[in-house]
Amino acid sequence: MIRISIRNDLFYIFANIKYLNMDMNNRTSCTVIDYKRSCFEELTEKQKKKIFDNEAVVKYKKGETLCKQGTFATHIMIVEKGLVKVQIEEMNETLILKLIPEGNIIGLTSISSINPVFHYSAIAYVNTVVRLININIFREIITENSNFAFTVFDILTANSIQMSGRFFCLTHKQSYGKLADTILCLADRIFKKQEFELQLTRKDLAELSNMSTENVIRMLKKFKDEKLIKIKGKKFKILNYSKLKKISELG
Amino acid sequence: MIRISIRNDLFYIFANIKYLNMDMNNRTSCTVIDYKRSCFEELTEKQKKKIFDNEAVVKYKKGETLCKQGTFATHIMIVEKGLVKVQIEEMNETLILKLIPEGNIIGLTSISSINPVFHYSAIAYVNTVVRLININIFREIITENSNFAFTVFDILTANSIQMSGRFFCLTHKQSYGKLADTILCLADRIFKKQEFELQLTRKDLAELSNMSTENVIRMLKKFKDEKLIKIKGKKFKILNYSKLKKISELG
DNA sequence: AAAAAAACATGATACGAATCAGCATAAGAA
DNA sequence: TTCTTATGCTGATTCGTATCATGTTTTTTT
Repeated sequence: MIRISIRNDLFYIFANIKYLNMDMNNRTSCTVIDYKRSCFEELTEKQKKKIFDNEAVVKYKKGETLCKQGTFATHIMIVEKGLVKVQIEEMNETLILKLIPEGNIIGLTSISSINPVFHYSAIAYVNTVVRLININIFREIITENSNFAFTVFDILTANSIQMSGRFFCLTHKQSYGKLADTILCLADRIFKKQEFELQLTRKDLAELSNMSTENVIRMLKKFKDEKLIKIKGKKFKILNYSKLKKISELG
Repeated sequence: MIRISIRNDLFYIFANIKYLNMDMNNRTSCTVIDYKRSCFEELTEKQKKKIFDNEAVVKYKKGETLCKQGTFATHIMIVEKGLVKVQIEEMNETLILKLIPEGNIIGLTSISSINPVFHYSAIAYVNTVVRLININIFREIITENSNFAFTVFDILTANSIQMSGRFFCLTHKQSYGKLADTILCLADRIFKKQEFELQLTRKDLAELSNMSTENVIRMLKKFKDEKLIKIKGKKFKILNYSKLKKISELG
């Protein structure tokens, strides 16, 4: 791991920064899956109807659990509205695997027939609306429609890429890099704006970046002092995107 | 994270150890995928022949690269003999995602038609024999045979579970726990023996456990002094499995 | 509106683990 | 064989960051 001391000078540029830039462009901001197409485009009208006739729409309040790790997975969940975190729970601790914004699917890793349990828990950050699709119907349609099966492969692949990217970030980057990464991810992939109202607490940010709450607070202050971001209450604004990106890339 | 000081007393038992034991049994030793069935059992004779007629068998020497992250994936690789590491390469650093022992598949995340590139590099730890299967034929058979498609789903799911387990270990455990984990994984899932000849250097072990080489050496010595393991040259022997497991579980 | 709880903030301290430096030993090449 | 390079090993030092203590502000509950 490259040790960087950005504590005193956030913008000390290393000799190899050009190389880093070249190499990193594709795997920063890695907490949200980068998959645009809907897998339902591939379905026939009949198949769409089959899903539509069997689905249920459920509302969850902030903080509620959508699914609990280890329970039987009877449904696939599609997040229609809201924001959800997916985490694994071990040893009385949690690790957030990814954030699920609107339009994304939860529970695809449970379509396996061998072991149809949820391998993670999902919890709503904000009030959230979810469509539930019966897992057996989902399986039937995969059997019927191989194009659909391939789009499901695509989603699983995208998930895997996203996860390995996040894995790399949290194991190989220091705290400044991890936090910068989290902020950029929120801006780029969740809110898709440089300015957004963040419903997450510092504790949530800490959990996301795998660091202590106190450290998040200290570093946010540093970012603020360096005029990289502006924070007012819950409102975040990114003032210097490129330098934030550079911090993320340097680690 | 629970802070544990096993430096002075490796077996200081915490009050909550029973709870931990309950919770952790399923996700230790998480560097190798836990999937027993072969996906090829589902194939018809004709499909088996189709694969057989188009496959190539290739030998790689220790240290050689089987596939390079970013290159186009034209084949799926099945490790017939040997041991391979799969890693992602970013920022001039690497992160080992998993080890591939005999009988396992490399490149399944590239069957997606959108982006048929390898998302990781694979490097042989020892001399290795690989069967190459044309990716288009693999896709054809998935289209033809939905049972086969589901077994591929199963493998992808198992991969995802393995990766999230490893992710948890490397982010939430301290060095003793990580190293104990690595050793247990090698014994349980690669060699399937308490005694084995390890072809990996201390540097390799460090890379696997995401820690410095010096630290690995220090901790191996500690494990040796505490009579948890015995090391003679390349020969490793686990003397006290349960305590090693306890260290892994405590973090 | 008052009380309680949660979130935010900051300084001091402790500790794990990386880094550095130096040397011994083993393995491979000339 | 000798030279060279990779690997193994150990102690001292530095650095990042978690933890603790304590107080303030904001939010939620009564």
